[in-house]
Amino acid sequence: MVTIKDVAKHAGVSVATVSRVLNETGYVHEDTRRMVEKAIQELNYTPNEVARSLYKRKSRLIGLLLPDITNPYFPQLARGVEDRMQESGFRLIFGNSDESEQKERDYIQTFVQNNVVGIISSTNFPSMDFYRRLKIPVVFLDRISSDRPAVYADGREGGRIAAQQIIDRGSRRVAVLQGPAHIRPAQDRFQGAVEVLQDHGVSHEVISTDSFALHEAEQKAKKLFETVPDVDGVIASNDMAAIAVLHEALRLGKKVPEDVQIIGFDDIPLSGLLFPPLSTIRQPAYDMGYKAAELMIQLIEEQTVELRNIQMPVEFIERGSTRAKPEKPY
Amino acid sequence: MVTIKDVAKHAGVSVATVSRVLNETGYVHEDTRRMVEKAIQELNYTPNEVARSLYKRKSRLIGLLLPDITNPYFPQLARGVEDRMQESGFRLIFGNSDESEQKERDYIQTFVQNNVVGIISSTNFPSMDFYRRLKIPVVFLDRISSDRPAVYADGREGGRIAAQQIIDRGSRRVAVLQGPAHIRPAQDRFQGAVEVLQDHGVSHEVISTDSFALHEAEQKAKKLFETVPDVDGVIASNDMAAIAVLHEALRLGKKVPEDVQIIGFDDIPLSGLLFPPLSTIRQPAYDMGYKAAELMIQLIEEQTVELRNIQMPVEFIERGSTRAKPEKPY
DNA sequence: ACCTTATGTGTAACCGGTTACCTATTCGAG
DNA sequence: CTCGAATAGGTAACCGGTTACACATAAGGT
Repeated sequence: MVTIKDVAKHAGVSVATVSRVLNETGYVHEDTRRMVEKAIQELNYTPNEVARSLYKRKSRLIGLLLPDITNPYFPQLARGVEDRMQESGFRLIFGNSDESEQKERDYIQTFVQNNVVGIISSTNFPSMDFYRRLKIPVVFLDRISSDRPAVYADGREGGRIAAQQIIDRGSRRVAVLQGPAHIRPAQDRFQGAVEVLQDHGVSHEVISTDSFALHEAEQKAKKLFETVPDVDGVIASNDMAAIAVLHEALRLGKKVPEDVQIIGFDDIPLSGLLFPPLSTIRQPAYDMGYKAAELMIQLIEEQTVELRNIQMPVEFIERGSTRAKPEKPY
Repeated sequence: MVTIKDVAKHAGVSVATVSRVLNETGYVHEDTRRMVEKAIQELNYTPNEVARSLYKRKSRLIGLLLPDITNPYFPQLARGVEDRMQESGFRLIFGNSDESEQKERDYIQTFVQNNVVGIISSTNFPSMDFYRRLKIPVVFLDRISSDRPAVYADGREGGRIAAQQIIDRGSRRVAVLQGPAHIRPAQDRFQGAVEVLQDHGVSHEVISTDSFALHEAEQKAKKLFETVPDVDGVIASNDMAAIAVLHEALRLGKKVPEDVQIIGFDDIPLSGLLFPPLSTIRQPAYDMGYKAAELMIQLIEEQTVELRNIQMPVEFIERGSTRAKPEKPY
């Protein structure tokens, strides 16, 4: 391995001078600088980040913790985070928490042991001690917390829109899938939807889930049509659940959207490719990740951050799993 | 930050002794060990991985490079890798290469600068200098190389099976989507399919792609039905492409599988939830990631590795986008 | 000409661990 | 009782960078 000493020797200067050239700090004579740069070139030297990190007590690494990258919503968040971090030369240590407190704890610990400069997390436990104790910046992503800055979508508004749309488009016997109780945005969506349904006096059934896992969604979809066979509108807790419901509806020979309308949440990339394509409440996942990374970078560079809680707008994406909106409301 | 010195002082021993306790090396008296452990507990000390990594010239980090985590096939690979690494206490530095040589180069460089002990990569450039030069273990995932160990699925066999199935189930005017030319497994699939089609004298059209990106797939799907309006069987280069084709077929009012059969490749988690659910050639993505991680760990621990190239089996998953196999072949 | 300030560079301490080396004590074998 | 091996634990060098500090010289002001 080529070290700064090798470069120094090769260029006939001290390590301090090489370091000054590398970091563009202090005074270095133009000629010296050139010699050092030549030596760096010739030896193909790249500084060891570990040594640097040890002295500075700061790396160029960011910890990213997501529940499960296998769930198609999260890769987009991850990608947004990565792209922004990449722009500023930060790298990610990545982990799946599986919503397990122990796994999160372990990951956070190794993040810290590796001198990460910040942690971006979609945790279900934002108030846990291991977050509270952290002395580095933390940004919660797709989660809400009063303790720390966060980036999330307006779940309640999303729920409201979904309910309003499904009512406007004629559903009168609505089922609402309620996402995991411990995930705040999932509850916001649910509440938003129920609010509007109640306001309009539309009857609604609630099917609860305690996980966003796919097999769980398939199971709940079956249960839904058993419990409420005459359901004519479904507000799902996310697109995966919506897809499961759509699939089950078609399997049962129901017509979508004629017999039953379905609205998802998230707008994962494949939603538009289903048949019928899924109407859904879009969360700007990529942008959320990107924004979270941006916020993190500000925090790291200790610029005073104006906005510490960023709520992103949601929008209704009209596709084929909902009916056309009548000119005159029902 | 609590350091080993603090622990040593608190326990009334030297740092060497603390280190011995931590690493279970050398002789430490039972009583002393207990005192040190108590001190560690009380101070809530965790060793700094950076310092450790500097001295040992090895971290507990693995670099993972994938083309694009947003493509639903890759999260499964990633998850497999992560789960296995997690079991052995390794962490991942993760990057998306976007199939860009420059990005790969940059990532590999920072991986090395951070003393990663190994790199797992789904690269399109396995023979590039920056891989050749590496003195740490490299495992190629979902890629083939004669330079380095690799884990991949049997693409040629997959292609053969797909063609055989689509012929057996009655397609006579088949279109084959050819994946990106520079991705070896994509070409293997293609060749396998073409081989069998030719053997059976079945006419086939080829539509080429140079990327696995979704919008590209949508475009090619449109092109396919323009070029070959009477196509009655499509062998897609992956499930994303298959989904795009399926979507376009349905949009054009064709019946699947009655008018046109479609076979995908990969078996991404959502394929089974489409309508009709997608028949596809399954690659065991999660297992491939897991195996690659396993291979990497063996390489790191310098166990002599018997198998350096692991080819995983593929299988036909019969679902709704292909017709029933007739008792008597056509 | 003299003092101050700016420029340029080297020496060595430091970051937080690991480990080679040294010393001291205990123990069992002969 | 003696001696080598096993046990126990401390001191300091080392990993590869960064930077405080010291020192030397050049440039500018009065």
